[in-house]
Amino acid sequence: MSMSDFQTLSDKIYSELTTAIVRGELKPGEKLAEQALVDRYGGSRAPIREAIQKLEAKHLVVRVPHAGARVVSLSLNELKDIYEVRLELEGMACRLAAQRMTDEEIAELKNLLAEHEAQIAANQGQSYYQKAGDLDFHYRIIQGAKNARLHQMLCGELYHLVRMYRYQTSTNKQRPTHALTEHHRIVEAISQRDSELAELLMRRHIQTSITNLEKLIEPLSVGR
Amino acid sequence: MSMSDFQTLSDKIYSELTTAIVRGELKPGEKLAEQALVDRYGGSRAPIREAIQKLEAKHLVVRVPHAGARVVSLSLNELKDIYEVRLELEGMACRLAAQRMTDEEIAELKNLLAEHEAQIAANQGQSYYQKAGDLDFHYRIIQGAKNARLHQMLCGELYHLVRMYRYQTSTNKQRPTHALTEHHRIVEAISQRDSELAELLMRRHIQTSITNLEKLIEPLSVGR
DNA sequence: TGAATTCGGATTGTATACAATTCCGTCTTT
DNA sequence: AAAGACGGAATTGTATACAATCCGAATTCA
Repeated sequence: MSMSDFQTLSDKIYSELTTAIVRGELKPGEKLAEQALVDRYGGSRAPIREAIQKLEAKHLVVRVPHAGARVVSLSLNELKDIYEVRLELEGMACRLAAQRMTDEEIAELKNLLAEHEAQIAANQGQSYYQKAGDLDFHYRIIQGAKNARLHQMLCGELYHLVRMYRYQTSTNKQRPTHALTEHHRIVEAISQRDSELAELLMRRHIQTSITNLEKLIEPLSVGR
Repeated sequence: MSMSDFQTLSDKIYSELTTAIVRGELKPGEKLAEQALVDRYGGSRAPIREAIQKLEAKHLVVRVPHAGARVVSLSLNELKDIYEVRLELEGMACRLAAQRMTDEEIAELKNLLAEHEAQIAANQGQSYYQKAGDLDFHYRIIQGAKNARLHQMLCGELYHLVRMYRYQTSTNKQRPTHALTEHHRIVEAISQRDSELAELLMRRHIQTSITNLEKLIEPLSVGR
């Protein structure tokens, strides 16, 4: 019995739709017509509707009664709001991680950084792996905070949105190595159990990505 | 045309179920059988299922495939996690509110406090109104932060859970007046645009409610 | 006696059918 | 020609029917 047999059909469709949205195959503002999704993904309208509701719960689509669902389209201000919250929550996560991660977890985190270093040295310029790695890095710190609700909010409610807009804005090429040194400093602070410093460094790290994002997005939304 | 005509049936059922859960008419761990809900609230299973999914999105019920939905039952640790996050986010909200609220909004906030004062003076001991008022106070500050996502997280994801467990743990009688003085100090800091102080006072205020909650809950879960 | 099993009812997941609302093109009117 | 009313097709919301899965009590076997 394969693993996917445990999933229900609506879960599978939800999963497929999620990746489609994050990859930009379904673009922001695009309509999700139920019948069209039935034709594309199979099944009937019932599981499709459930999948759409799950997407709504994750804030990936917006549903309006009798009018249907559309892929969420964030304004610059909404994106700023998200990053403002993320700044606070990931700072908190990093502070807690410095207090609560086990020594083993910290050791694994260091290994992860070493791997990233090797990857960047190998294929410099290829930023995709770094992006995934960056998410992985942040993910582990969030886990290290050992607060289930915090984990859920960051990884469940904000994660996909961040991923979505990251995927579509190509990062510049210097950023990975720069981010890596920031990661190193953060891990060092965690390793020394200096929670205040760890929080401060993480906040700066995210603040940097915010200004980076603004540089990329601002010119795009000039015409509006 | 009345306001409720704009709602869909599943929205109405969702609304009714929400209040039932918050009031404790549906107790933590209790099963939500679809057919039973159809008999009780009318309609058919389709809108009932949608309502249940909305409850799941708000973390008020937990659904497991093929097994059904149950009212969420939080362990002490999970409740601590929630308050830990709430501490951070409401502190943030208060800081931002001190920076972003308009003078009019601050004036209204002061009026609100005056009303609460009058209410407490009138029926001292009646803590219910204070509880509602307390939520109202917090709600306005969250709105004053002018961050839609923050508002959504606090009011959409955590609010109901907090309400639910507040409703069921009867507050002690001194608390309202004590809380009110804390509220006053917070508003004063906001009024002076001292965002750091405002954040600190709000964090203390919530910290107090956490320790209060622990006193009430801890003895209940001794047996486990 | 007790633990595993099996079988039937009950419950959830999915498919289909029907009702209500919206959306869009057309027409009318000024 | 532009703005608004009208009507039908398309889409969503709801109801019902069917399939798959789970739960529990009776049963069997060690």
